[in-house]
Formats: sequence, C-alpha cells, structure tokens
Amino acid sequence: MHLYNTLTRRIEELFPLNPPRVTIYTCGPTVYDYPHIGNWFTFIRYDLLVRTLRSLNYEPMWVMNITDVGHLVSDADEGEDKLEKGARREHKTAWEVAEYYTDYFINSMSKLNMLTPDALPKATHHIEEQIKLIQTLEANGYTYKISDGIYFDTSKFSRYAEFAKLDVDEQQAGKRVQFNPEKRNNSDFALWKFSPKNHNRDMEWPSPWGVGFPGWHIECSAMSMKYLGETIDIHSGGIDHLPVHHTNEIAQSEAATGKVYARYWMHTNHILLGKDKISKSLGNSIVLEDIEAKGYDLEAFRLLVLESYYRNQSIFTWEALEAAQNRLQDYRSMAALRWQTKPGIKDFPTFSYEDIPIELTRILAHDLNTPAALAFLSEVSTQINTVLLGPDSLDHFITMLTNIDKVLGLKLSSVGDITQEQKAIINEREQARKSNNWDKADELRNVLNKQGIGIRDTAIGTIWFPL
RNA sequence: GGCGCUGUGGCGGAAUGGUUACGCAGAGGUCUGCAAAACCUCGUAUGCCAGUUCAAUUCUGGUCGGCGCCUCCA
Repeated sequence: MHLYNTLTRRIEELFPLNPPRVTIYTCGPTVYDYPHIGNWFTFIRYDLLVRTLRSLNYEPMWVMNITDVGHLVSDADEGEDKLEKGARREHKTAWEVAEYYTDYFINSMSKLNMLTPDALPKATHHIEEQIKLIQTLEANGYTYKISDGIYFDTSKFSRYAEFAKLDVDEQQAGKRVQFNPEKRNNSDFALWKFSPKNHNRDMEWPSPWGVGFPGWHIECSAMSMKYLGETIDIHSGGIDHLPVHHTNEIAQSEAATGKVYARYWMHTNHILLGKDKISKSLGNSIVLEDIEAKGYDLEAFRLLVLESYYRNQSIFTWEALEAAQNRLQDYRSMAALRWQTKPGIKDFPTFSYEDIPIELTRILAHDLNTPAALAFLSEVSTQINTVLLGPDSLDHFITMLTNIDKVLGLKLSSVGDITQEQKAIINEREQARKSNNWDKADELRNVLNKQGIGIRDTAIGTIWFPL
C-alpha cells in the first residue's frame, strides 16, 4: 500500500508498526448539526481506505471520534461551544443535541453502507483521560493558566510550525484574527476552558484547575492514545485540520509522550459547490436527505465520491450526480446477469473473474486512486455486457461481485432477481414477438418498465436490467 | 500579508517526457418488428509566454486565472 504522507509530502509505502495490524484514527464529526455532503466525502474516503487495507490482508483497526463537547465557535466567542449554541437554537440541552446528531450520524453511516469503525468514542466519555493528559503536559512544563483557561505554550515545542510549514510570525500580520491578549503566543491553544462566571453550561466538569470543559484538540490525542496507543500508523482527517487541529495534536501529544504521535498523515481535500466552498454561513449546505429527495440513490453518491481523487479539490454538481447514477445503473445491470445466465456462452475471454477484484485492489493500493479503479470496473462491465454470462461461470461471477463490494461498498451483490410474475411477462412478451404481435409485445414492455425493469433483446434472448 | 493547492473536450474527472483513462451528455453506425439496451466509431480537450529536450499536457521559470488555509469548518 502506498499513501501520500503529509509529514514528508510524498507518496510512501506503508510499513505498519505491527503488521498486519494498521491503526487508523479519523477526526470525526462534531455532532451539533446535520453533516453536509462535504463531510461525507471525507468519511467515505476513509471507509474506502479501511476496505482497501482489508482487501490487501491487513487488519485495520479504525477509530473515529465523536466530538460532542468543546468545539468552539471561535476563540473570541467567550467560550461558547458548538453544542451549547446548537442547544440554544433547538431549545434543547447540549446533551440532547449531541445525542440526536450522534444517532443521526451513525444511522447515516449505515445508510451509506460505510463500515462501522472499531470504536466511535465520544469526547464527553473521556474527560478523565483528557484531564490526565493535561496534567502530564503541566508536569512537563508546557502549560500556563490565564483568566479563561489552561493553555499550551507552543513556543516550548520547537517543532510546532514544521508539520504545516507555518510561518507563525507572518501569521501575526493577518487582519482577520482577533487574538486573546493574555496568551503568550498567538498560536497557543486552550487545553481546558473554565465555565463562564455569568451562566451555567449544560456540559461542565470539575478539574484540578476549576469547573469547565476540555479544549477541542485534546480529545483526539487522549482518545487516539487510549484506543490505539501512543504511536499510531495513520492519522486522518480533512485538509482544513492540517494547520491548526493536527498541528496542535502533534504538539500536545509528542510533548506529553516524547514519542512520534502518528507515522502517516492523510488529508482529504474539499469538495466545492461550483466555485464556492460548502459552508453553513453561505447557506449552501446539501445533506443526504436532499439527495434522496431528488430521487438519487446513496450508492450513486458514493460512486460520485469515488469518481474523484481524494487529494484534489473536486466540484459537486447535480449533473455529476446524475452521471454517477447512470454509471451505477450500468454496474447494476452487469450484476443482474447473475440471475440470467444463458447456456452456450463461452467463458469470459480476457481475464478471469477472480482476478478482477484483485486488480481493483492493486489500483487502489496506489494512494487510493479510486477514479482509476472505476475506469477499470467500467471496462470490465463493458466486456461482460458484450459476452454475457454462461452457467459455468456463475459461481466465479458471484464471488467477483462480493469481492468488488468488499472493497468499493456498492452493494452490487445485493441486486436481486425479478419476481415469477415479471418473468412470466417476459416470456409472454417473447411469445408475442414470435407471433408478430407487436402491439402486445410493446404493451408488456411498458408494464415492465413501469415496474422498474428494462428490457434488452439480444440474439440469445431477452435480458432484463434494473432501471 | 504569509503558507499551500490548482488550471485537461459541453459537464465531471484520471493519467502521462512520445496514440490525452473512465463516466455522463452529443453525433454516426451495427443489431432490432420498432424502440430501448448493448456494442463499435467519432469530436482536432491539456489557460498563456518562454526555457530544457529529438519530443512537454507532463520538467523549469514567468504570467494570467481559480481555490483552500492562516477565524469555526471534512
């Protein structure tokens, strides 16, 4: 497996610490609102990473956190976090908001046919671990206290700017950022925030420094270490995390343990809507329900994600989703051949069915080149559509579909048979055609089309396919 | 102001120092009762200007444009 490693800025071969195990941490959702399609792009891509590693006979151990506390709206926002803000918006408590959107997220993952991570730890369930980690940092001399919380002194971690190639001094020239004057360095970040004096938060805990809540960054370090160890193989997330969140994670983790935090860093690039980024403030979010409401399948959405390469910025258009839906139908038509083998058809001539998922995985092993994998699958589909399927190949064909599904998650092996009644209609239509009763044949064809079944008349008989 | 990415046909989107994948849409064809589907063929696609090279879309420099991050963000 070769992956682009943000640490070295090049594609490297993956050498896990303890093969065949590969430990993977993904920065997951903040559960304060519905995730938009851009969020899902990222998560589907890591789902594909895990699937690819499994197909390569690795044993990935995948942890994705649920941020349900501490993610600040902004540093200048007097300590309000997204969960508390969501609670105000919905007239609920922060706890209720977190629970609702956590359930929604997990449910949606399943609807998208994503693998379930080995752990989905919540920040609020790991307050103790976070406090301990801050205490270690305190003992190591990396922290200081100001009026609103405990902060990490980034000037004490000399490699701070290396990961993201930041020029910390130049960033001070930026006009948009309002820095807290109490902080020693502008890049310093909160480890523990005190509850505001004038009102009670829904979520707050006692700590050695006073009642409050953890800063956002510390949760990922604490939970990654708890579930995967002090040094993990792959840490992953959206590209926006590179300069701040991941930079801070490295600083606080390595300052605490003295060990390398993560050996490979992966970052997915963003998807744009036309020329705009997706953002709640622009009001252009698209959620899964919008896609379903327009009649598209979530498998088509998954296919759309796979049609672009994860390190490039890509563009979402409804036209592109339409194209993906059509492409999905092509794959499903191929899959439907399993129910209609035709005697006398010779074996698939170019390569064996067993080799196809292997080749697919081989392509993906080069830095998850999903577009190239789909190009290959489309060529395969074309060849199978030309030759069709003989009875002797059926077992191999089904195994192929199952293994393609394991790596791409497109549910091709779930394409079901048509009913006996529908088969009877097809037979009836063939009889009508033989007796030149074209009106009846066309009428029966319409009946099938209305039931979502397309008809293809070939030299060796009628082939149906899902519309 | 700093850091970084990027510019491929009508749309999406890969790859590559030497016929520009793949999907969608479009045109023509084969097949068909018709249609559809399937399959085949096609479109003079690599922002612009230089440089290196036998050869650049690919490497280098410049230029113009787009985008992201440095605020919350996948």
